[in-house]
This record gives sequence, structure tokens and C-alpha cells, in this order.
Amino acid sequence: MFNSANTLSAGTQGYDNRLMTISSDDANTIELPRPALRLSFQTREQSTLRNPVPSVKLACSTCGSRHLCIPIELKADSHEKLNGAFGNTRRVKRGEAIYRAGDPFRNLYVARAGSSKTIAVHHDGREQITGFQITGEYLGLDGIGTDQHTIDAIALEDSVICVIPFKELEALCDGDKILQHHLHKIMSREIVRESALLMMMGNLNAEERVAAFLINLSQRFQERGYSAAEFYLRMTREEIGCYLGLKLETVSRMFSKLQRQGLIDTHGKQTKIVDIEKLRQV
Amino acid sequence: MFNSANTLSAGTQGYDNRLMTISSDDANTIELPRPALRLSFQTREQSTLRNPVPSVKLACSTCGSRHLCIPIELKADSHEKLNGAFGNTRRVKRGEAIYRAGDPFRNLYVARAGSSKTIAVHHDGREQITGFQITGEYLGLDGIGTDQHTIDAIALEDSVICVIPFKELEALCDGDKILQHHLHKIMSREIVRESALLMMMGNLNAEERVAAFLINLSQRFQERGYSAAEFYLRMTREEIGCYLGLKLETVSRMFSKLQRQGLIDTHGKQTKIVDIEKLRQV
DNA sequence: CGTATGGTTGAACCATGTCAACTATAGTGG
DNA sequence: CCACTATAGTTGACATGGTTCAACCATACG
Repeated sequence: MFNSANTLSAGTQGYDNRLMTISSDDANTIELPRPALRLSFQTREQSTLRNPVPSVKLACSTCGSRHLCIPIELKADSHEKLNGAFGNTRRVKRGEAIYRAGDPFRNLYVARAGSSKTIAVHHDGREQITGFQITGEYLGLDGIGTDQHTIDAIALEDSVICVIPFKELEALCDGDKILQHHLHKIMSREIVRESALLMMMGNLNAEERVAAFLINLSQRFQERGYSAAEFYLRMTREEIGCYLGLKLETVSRMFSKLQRQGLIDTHGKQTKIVDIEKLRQV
Repeated sequence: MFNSANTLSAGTQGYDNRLMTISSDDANTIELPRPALRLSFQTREQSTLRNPVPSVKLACSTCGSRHLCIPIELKADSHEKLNGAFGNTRRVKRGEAIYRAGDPFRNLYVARAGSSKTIAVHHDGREQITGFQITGEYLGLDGIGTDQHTIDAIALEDSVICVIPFKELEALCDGDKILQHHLHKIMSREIVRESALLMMMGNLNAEERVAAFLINLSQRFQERGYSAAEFYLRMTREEIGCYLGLKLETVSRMFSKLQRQGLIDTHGKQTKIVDIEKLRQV
């Protein structure tokens, strides 16, 4: 049911280590997490992506995660063409913005290594996390419609982000039906992902939400070659709650409840799914 | 905040009459609503759109709502080009499906006259209305990602629907940057619309939700030249509840509460916004 | 005009939120 | 390296907004 983008990060047990192994070249130089910012009212510091900052060009062909963001059908020679739009990477540290609501829209983003959250902020300050993104999942689609971003995107950990200038991407699509259709699919899947989330918010109780959240994560890790059963959550209980429409205490209680039932085994952020079938039946 | 698609229909006071006046040629022959189907567990009857059914070709240039679904920048001669993809209309009666989850994806749809709801169905049968669409708002974007529709779209009243073959639309976009970007904007706005809904589901209480719902509707009617202050709701309290993540009793109570406060004036589906400023402050 | 559907309202109940105390963990500075 | 402090997570007791169940009213369609 929650069949598309969402998020957090990391691998089986070894915290960042598996992530490093998997996501190629640049990942292994990522610094480890820095002091966290508070979820709400965090300092609106400038993001490295919004200010001119040296970007590093890394050809997609060297990226172990390229199958996640560019069409697999693309022929080798087409990869050359992509070089204009793809392969510009930037680093962001934990807690930094990739973009902010109100920023002019210019780029889409994909984490090459790392993870992020997207936050919709109500005019009165109330916040809703609309998704967590992991390696290969797109960010920034919200900005196309109004030429301005409408939500914030914040790194959950130090990350390497591919910056894809949207004008150039559209230019590439013009004349490349495969790439064009691929972009449409990405956007459509984001729509479907949010529909599923709405379904959850409208109909599932707290226990079901937490179960669905874990199942969804598990699935996305598996698709990326990580363990589906054991992973490290990059987000806090408060962030999970903000995403699921629950308070952190409720999230915590549901983790405890699922643990008591023997469906999961957690120690803080370290999470193990013991019985995924029963978890699905919650 | 709820700045994009949503729905229901109709004009100021005269039920369908204004709608007829506004939406040009074909609208005035639409039959009035027929017996309603139940919201849940309604018969899965075949939709006229899914079976071969005579479609009527109506050039966009004759459509009073064309500014809502095709780019205004489009030059007159470009309209000729659109003829392949645009202008195929079909009629659906109230309660009939425009498409169903599981249907192969082939077309996008836009109501030329009428309105609809989109419903996500959980595997256990629980339903969530993810949006209401009125004249000029797109339907079917959910199908692009998987080549299958993932939700149901049901007419809220007898409607005239434009059927836009997606392959042909993509072909037209290939070589027309304006149209291509327009499509991207439409999809992006749908993403933003759902983000705003998620925000609502996660953070607003019942009263705030109902207020936000009415404000959003009001705005969309206004954009279409209808009265922002007075309109007829095409959906039931149960459907509103299903959309807002509330029970129909709660929706009803909130309508009564807002009425007692003098912010609105309702008699069943006939709705009048008395004090939109105070309604915004709820 | 009668029946079916939709809408309103009240009362009791319960899932989740709120408030608070406490524990665990991780990053910081001596 | 250890101790200190921040932040994160857990758990309990209580409050409450929204649901549930039920009765009743309104409206519209046949």
C-alpha cells in the first residue's frame, strides 16, 4: 500500500557502514552526524544549496544508485547527453536545508547518499512531514507548479545530493520520449504515494500507522539492497509522529506495543522486524 | 493553503442552472442527477468510459473552460495541433466511474461540465476520498506511474468529461515546450495539493478542517466565475467526512457550530459563507 | 404522498493527546 | 577517559475531541 517514496536511511546494523558500501565513491568521505537541530523552530540557516557553493561533477555512470533515478532503458550513448543536467553533486550536513519554502524553483534533487525529510509548514507554524526520502528518491517536485518551492526539504544526515537543473532536464526530455515518460512516472508515483498517505491519515489507527510505516521502510530498504528486516532509523520519534499525524508519545507506545506482541524488536532507532507477516495484519 | 484542485460543483443558488450557463454548448443538455449510489460498497458497474462508447468530438476552441486545462500562452495555430489529443468528450452519469483502480491507464480526464471524486480504497475496504474535482481540473494522473489506475474516480453528478489520450498528449509535448511545462505544472500542483491535505489531516481539528474545506471550495468557485459566497455542495456529509478524515456526524456538528457562530449559513447542501475572514481565522 | 436517503442532535465511550516524571544515549568539555 | 549536559525515548495518569450508537427530522425522488 505505501508503495513508493518515503524514507530515512542506513543499513542493517552497522549504522552508516552499509550505506557507505552501497552508494559508491563519494559516500565514504561523508562526515558523521553533527549536533542535531530541533525539529520545530530550528534555525533558518542558509543551505549550502541555496548559496553559490562549489559543486562536484560526478558522472552518473560512476553512481551505484543510478538505476533508481534515471531510466534503465537509457542507452549508453544517452548517458553522455545526460551530463548537462545530471551529475552535479553538493554536500549538505545534517539539519541543513536542501531547499526552503519560498525559494525560487530551479532544480530537482536526488540523494546519492543520505536521506532527508520534506516539511509542509502551516501559516501558524504547525508542521507536517510529508515524506522521508532515501537514496535515489526525488525531491523538489513541489516547486514546478508555482516556480517556487512550497515546502522545506531538510537533510536527516550528512548527505551527497545530486542537483538536477529542471530547465535542462525538460530540454533533455524534449526529444527523448523515454526520459520524458520517466519524469512523468516519477511525478505520478509521488501523487500516488501521497494518496496512500492520505488514506492512512484518514483511516488507520495509531498502531496500524506505525506498522505501515515500518513495512514501507522495510520494503524500500530491500529495493536498495539493504536488509528488509533490520535497519537504523535516521529520524526521531517526534519526526515519525509528525509524519504519521501522531504525537511522539503515541509513536513510542506503539513501538512498545508491537515489541510486546513480538512483531518487532527495537532499541531506540535500531529496529528489527521479527514477524513481517503479522505486522502486515495489524 | 488549500490552493489547488479539490471540488464539488454548481453555482450560486440556482442549482445546476448557473453551471449550464457557464460551461457552454454541451452542458445544457445534461440530465439532472439520478438515484445516488451508496458511498461505500457501491455496485461496481461498468463505466461508460471503460467500454467502447460513442465519443463526441468538441474542439477546445468552443469550450468556455479551456483556459483551465490548456496553456493560455498557446497560439491559435497550436490549437489545431491539439485536436488529436484534446476535445474527445464522453458523458458519465452520477455515481458512474470515470475510471477504476486496476483499469489500464490510457487517458487523462478533465470535466468540461460536472464534478467528480477520487477514492483510494484500502485492501480491507476502507475508503479515503483524496479529492473532489470540478470543471477544468485534471483526473487520472495517478495512473501514469504504474500504467494502471490506483484509485477510483466517480462522477458526483451527470457530467461531460474530456478524454485525453496520454500517449498523444506526450507526443504533443515532445516538441512543444509550453505544453510540456504545462503538464509538469499540473502534476506538481497535484502534489502540492495533496501535501496541503496531509498538513490538514495531521494538524487541524474538526472545525478547522471544515472551515478550510469551505474556504478552498469558495476560492475554486470564484476562479471559475461562480459566487465565492454561495454555492451548492454536490457531495454528502459522509463524503466530506471521508475526504477530511472525519465521521459524517462530526462534519454535521461542525457545520452547525460554524452556523451558530454566524460564519456560514447552510441548509443541507446549499451553503452560504457569511464571514469569510472569521472563517479563515478558525 | 410515501419511502429512501441525507442530515441533525444527544449521550456515552474510547483512542489519542497532554502533562509529567523518569531513563537512556550521545555529544561536549574538563 | 570520564563526567556533564543535551537530546531522545519510555511510561503512567488524566483530559478531551471525535467516534459510536441511537433517535429523530428534512428533503427529494418516484
